[in-house]
Amino acid sequence: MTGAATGGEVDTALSADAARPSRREQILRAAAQLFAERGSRSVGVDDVGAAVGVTGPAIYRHFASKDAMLAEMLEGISRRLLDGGRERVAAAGPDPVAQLRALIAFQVDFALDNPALITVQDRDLGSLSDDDAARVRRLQRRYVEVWVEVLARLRPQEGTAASRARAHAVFGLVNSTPHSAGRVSRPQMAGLLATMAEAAATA
Amino acid sequence: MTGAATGGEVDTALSADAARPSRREQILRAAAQLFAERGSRSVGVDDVGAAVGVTGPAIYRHFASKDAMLAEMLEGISRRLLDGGRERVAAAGPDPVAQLRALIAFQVDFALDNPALITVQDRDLGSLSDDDAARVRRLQRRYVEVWVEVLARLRPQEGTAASRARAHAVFGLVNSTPHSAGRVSRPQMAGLLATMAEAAATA
DNA sequence: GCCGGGAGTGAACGTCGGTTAACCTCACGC
DNA sequence: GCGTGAGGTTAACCGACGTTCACTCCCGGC
Repeated sequence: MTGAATGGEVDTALSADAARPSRREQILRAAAQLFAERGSRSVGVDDVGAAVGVTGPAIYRHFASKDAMLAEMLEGISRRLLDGGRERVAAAGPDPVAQLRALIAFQVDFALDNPALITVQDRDLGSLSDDDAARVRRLQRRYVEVWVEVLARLRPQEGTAASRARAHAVFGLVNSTPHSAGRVSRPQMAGLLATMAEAAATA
Repeated sequence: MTGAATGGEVDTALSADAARPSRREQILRAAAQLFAERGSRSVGVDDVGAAVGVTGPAIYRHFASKDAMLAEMLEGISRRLLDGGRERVAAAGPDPVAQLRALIAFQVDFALDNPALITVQDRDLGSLSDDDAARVRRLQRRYVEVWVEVLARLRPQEGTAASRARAHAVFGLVNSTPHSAGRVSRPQMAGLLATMAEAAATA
């Protein structure tokens, strides 16, 4: 009983290997969804288990603790952003305008594909242990630096502190997707966000 | 002992009557600060009490419950935004460009003055009871509508759904202040955010 | 000078949730 | 066939935290 075989699937595809996800990945995705909806502190281990069709303690076969689960999730997000950002910049050639457009397109796609991850990313960082949080923040900082370098080359007279603030503002703009969910078609939303982000970044 | 008289004061002035705040207001401000730093679920009643120099249960002389405290905080934020937004639009005259600039200036000031409130506002809404959350969301929606009306008048060919998404994106941009704290002077930050917001809103 | 109530304290209670322990059961490799 | 280990289950433990309670202290009005 408690039909473990036909677990309720999570609708939003998170990212990488979407085919035949391991239990670990199933749990991470379900947890991300729940954490985004209610906050990690308000989601019990039993809730996460139930979302993948097992009981709460079964989680501990796959993760050392609930915090370790959250840590792995946040570190994964940050790493994907950092790697993806670097990759897109490298592929865009030397023109900083092209690089900016590539970064914006990347961030917009990520935000539209993974609203749950976006939400968890900046809401639950504070629930991590000090060194887990430090590790995640280090990755985030490096991703921001990718943006800052491009932005600084685009407006050389502006200080890097201002460029950093500019980068954060663009993130805030693009990452607003969880707040305005649904009402606009995905391609239209992508276009709108990209247009606004580029205007803001170069204003 | 436990010198209750010389309580540690909260540095960030929140808003209204800043002179001789009542215990209630002291508690609300300290709680906002703590909630912003660690999330309302991770902050104990004892923490809030300690921040104003009393023990945990003393809170219940001023609030019915921890949830009631959070509800009053969030409702206050939403109301201040709604009232302030309407006021600024009315004072700006009939020109939609002037109205937009007034709204942006208002939101930028609020965000720079109250980063803690900005953070709590969208992180801890989910911790409210269903009808408290509904009440807050109703106020938020009305504030968004103020923006949507101005934006829609500015770009009549765009649908209201897109204008709503645009408004949320501008909020995200301006409300990024908690993430890029400090490194830039307040006036420079205000100018930067206003410029970016206007560019994004009219792009 | 009393006294009533607002404000605070420390102790106690109950619940909730993360974690652990003990036990079960298949699917295999030998 | 049989041990073994991965992956589950249920029950129990335990600490944290919101809330209540009985009591104290102090201050303003009569």
